[in-house]
Amino acid sequence: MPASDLEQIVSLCKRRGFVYQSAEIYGGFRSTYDYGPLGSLMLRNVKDAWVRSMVQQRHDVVLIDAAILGPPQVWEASGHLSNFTDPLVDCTNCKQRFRLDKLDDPDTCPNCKATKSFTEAREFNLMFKTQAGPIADAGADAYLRPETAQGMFTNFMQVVQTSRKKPPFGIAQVGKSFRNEITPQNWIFRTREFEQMEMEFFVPPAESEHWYEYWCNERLNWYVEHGIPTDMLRLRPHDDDELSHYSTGTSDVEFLFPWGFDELEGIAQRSDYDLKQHAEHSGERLDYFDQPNDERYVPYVIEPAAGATRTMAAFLLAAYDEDVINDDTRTVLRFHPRIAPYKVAVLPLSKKDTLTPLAHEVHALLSDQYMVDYDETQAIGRRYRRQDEIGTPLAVTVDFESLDDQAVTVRDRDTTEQVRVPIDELLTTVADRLGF
RNA sequence: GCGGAUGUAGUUCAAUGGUAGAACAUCAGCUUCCCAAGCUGAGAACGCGGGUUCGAUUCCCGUCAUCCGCUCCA
Repeated sequence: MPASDLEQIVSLCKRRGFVYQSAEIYGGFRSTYDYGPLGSLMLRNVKDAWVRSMVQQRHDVVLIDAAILGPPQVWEASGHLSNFTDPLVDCTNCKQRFRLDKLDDPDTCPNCKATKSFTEAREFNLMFKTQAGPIADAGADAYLRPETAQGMFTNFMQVVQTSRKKPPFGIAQVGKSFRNEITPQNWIFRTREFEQMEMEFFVPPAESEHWYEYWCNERLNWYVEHGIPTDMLRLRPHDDDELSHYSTGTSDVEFLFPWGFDELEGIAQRSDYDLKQHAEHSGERLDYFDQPNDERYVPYVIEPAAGATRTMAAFLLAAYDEDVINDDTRTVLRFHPRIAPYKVAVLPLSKKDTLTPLAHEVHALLSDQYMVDYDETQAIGRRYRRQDEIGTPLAVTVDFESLDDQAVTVRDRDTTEQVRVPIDELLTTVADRLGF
């Protein structure tokens, strides 16, 4: 399997309609990307696969969808207004930029050793601030959320009430977050607008360590189950000095990107930090009353927080493969069937009108269950290659014999093998081969 | 934001101070076409703005964007 580099994936994604630079007709807008016909399907599949594992297949996690816009109080309580602000200074001698709070000697440049060469410290807050309503006064300040997690904390009591869940239980959310990154980088890996898949798992404090280990394993396995080779993944515990302000212990699930191992997901121990902060700032009681033990406590939180967009990048990079067949290079995206934008392609052997009605019938049959592509242009071999390149696991070919024997050819992306299947067994065959 | 590099069809590249070629891709047509077949035809580009010049895609400036580093994190 050839190692795919980023440029190959970026151009394939643009060529086939996965990911485009945003506002490209105006020269582009930095750090924003639009997801095209295939990319939007794929991104949705990534998020659906996450919800399926984290919510649907469990009895102890519920899903919410909270507002992106929020008042300053939420972010004062969470610590993001103070902790997401970095004081930055520039050295006027060597032009390097530093975080003032990370310098041992605030008067000496660690790079060129010049003294007193720094500019005044400037505060960079990573949150996007805006105004809600027509009048820009202090009461109208609003922020775009820099993480989805606070929605789970601020809604904690409502969810406990309405879902009747008891710790250990989780609240999950998938949605966009915004951070004014100083340096967005690496295509869709670090962008200012991005999508997260986060889950806050509330547990009795004594069980915190157990659940932390449990979720580290669960989450690492999730990527393996969805087709990422184990040698491209690792779990890396944070050193104490790199922990976020809310965390007492974090491990990252890292993927081997072309530039090295980098984070897909962080599993953080947030302890009772967030609920206590919100209880204090809001004056509301945010705790759990354990009836059998007649005991009131603030749950500890284990948070698996994944990046949906960067996970999509990892799936693309891991799936990329090239085959040589008859001196020709075949580009194949070997996606897990659940992640692939299309599950099946329906390909009439010829564009002749005689095949069209039956091909449409087959398409209708399959598209009731699956996202299906339909392609009748150009030679059949070329169409197989097109489907390989966008990672469609199965192709169904309707030919002239099909009109007589009511059977079609099912062709497999990975092996290129073909089998003849009666149309009335097609749904079963497709389900078997896709594995769901 | 700072330093370095880059910017030509959808993609990957080429050429040129006198307004641009190719390959692949795309579209249409012919071919009962099962692994990028062939033939015919078509559409399609100098990131944007300004300057120098008789003339700029080419030189200069600015800007926007991308990549690498600093930094940051899902």
